[in-house]
Amino acid sequence: MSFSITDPSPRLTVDIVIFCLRKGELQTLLVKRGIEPFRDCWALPGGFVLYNESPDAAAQRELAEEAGIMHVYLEQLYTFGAPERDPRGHVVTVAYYALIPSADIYLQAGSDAIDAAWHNVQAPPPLAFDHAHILQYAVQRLRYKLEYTAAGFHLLPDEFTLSELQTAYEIVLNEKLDKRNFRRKLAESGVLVSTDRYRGGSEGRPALLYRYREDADPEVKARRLFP
Amino acid sequence: MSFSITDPSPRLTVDIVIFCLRKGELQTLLVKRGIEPFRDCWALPGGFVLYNESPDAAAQRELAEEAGIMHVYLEQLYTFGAPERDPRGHVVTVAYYALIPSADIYLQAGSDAIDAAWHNVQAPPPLAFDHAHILQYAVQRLRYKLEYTAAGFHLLPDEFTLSELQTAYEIVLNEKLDKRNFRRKLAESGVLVSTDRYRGGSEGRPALLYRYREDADPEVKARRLFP
DNA sequence: ACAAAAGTGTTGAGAGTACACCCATGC
DNA sequence: GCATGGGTGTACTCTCAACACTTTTGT
Repeated sequence: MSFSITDPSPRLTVDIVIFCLRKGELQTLLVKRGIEPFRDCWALPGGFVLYNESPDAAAQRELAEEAGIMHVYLEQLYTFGAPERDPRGHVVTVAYYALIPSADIYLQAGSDAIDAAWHNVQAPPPLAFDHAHILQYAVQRLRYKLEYTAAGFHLLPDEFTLSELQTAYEIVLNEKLDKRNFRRKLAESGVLVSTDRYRGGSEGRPALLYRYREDADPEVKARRLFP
Repeated sequence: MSFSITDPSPRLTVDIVIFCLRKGELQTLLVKRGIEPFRDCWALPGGFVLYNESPDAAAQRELAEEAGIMHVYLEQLYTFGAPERDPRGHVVTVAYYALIPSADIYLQAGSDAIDAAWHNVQAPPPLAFDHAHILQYAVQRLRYKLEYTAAGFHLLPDEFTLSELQTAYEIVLNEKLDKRNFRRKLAESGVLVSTDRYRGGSEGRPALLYRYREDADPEVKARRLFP
């Protein structure tokens, strides 16, 4: 898959930073490239945008193809297009980030990836192209997103406890939060609804399970919702 | 300038929402298209991204070519790429917005524009493609930007009075601000520095001129800096 | 002296922050 | 009964928002 240096227009790809909470860390799915350039180097999952396919659709397709992931939170991040970012020629990429609940993980080695694995976003391996920069940018955006809105649910299963949600925020923001203040803010925002079920099984008192209110305003425009 | 429907990859353009304060309104520069489709329809200035040209560079080039504007505040907005947005075929566009001081205006009819004019962003004429949507999105982003950061200077000349700056914010945010609160916030943010010059000429007491501190942190990340 | 715009502090309300104990369950 | 995590309320601080008068200039 190469193309001429005399192409009249840059080619277009999507790259996706897939965030997931695993082992108490914020991790991202990386694929090991099976082709040049950067063979055997880790990279963000992604691929070319097909003709008559929107970048959003391309991102969703790559999510499904490379990781078997469907129906997750997906948001456009930024478009990176420096001519020298791909040694094969000028390739502009629309970067996305996705939030997936810890349960939805099905690793699949796709066509041009020989391996796929989760990596801590704090200490990723060397990455192909400008993907290290994209990853760093995505982490920053995710933090902003959680500071200003109530979108952390998407990193958890449908039903979750408030402690699990708080832990999710603490991992992403990399800072300890106050339990009572966290719960008050959350209650005031009105984006959660409690179920009548409890999570037992572990030690201690069982915790009430909550779920996201589908009819809630997704953009809770409070000032810094969770510091 | 047409291309085959069998092109393997979407084509790439940039479109720019150029904001300027004129006649007490927030206005944007629109060009009247001289070619099909949407001949004689107003559109955002923009054009194709050349091979080995970054979208940022393409946006700067279009700013220079279509409006003679250089060295202004320019920020990427979002990438729009629905296959049906251009009847000629699949064209993905990276949208930008620019803030220009009222002085820097040199209208130039470019190659495929037969006319160019400023229009109030609140009541634009019918626009080609999805440009009405892009414009609306840009206005929203500009408002967020001014609410959370101190970037309103870029709509004013190098030296300006605090009243002029407040008026700029009031026009963009479409809401009246309190003079003392506005000035206090501004002083606390530390992004301005006073000159020793005054603006006289008009009626009333002359106003001290300020300028933007080049060494200031451009992203004043306060909570809602200017409500 | 008066019209017109510039400039300047204080107070009350609300949000943010810090903080400690009782509760329900499993072993 | 004890260890473990779940769940709850209050006091203080600080930021935000509302508000009116004096100053400087031109006519």
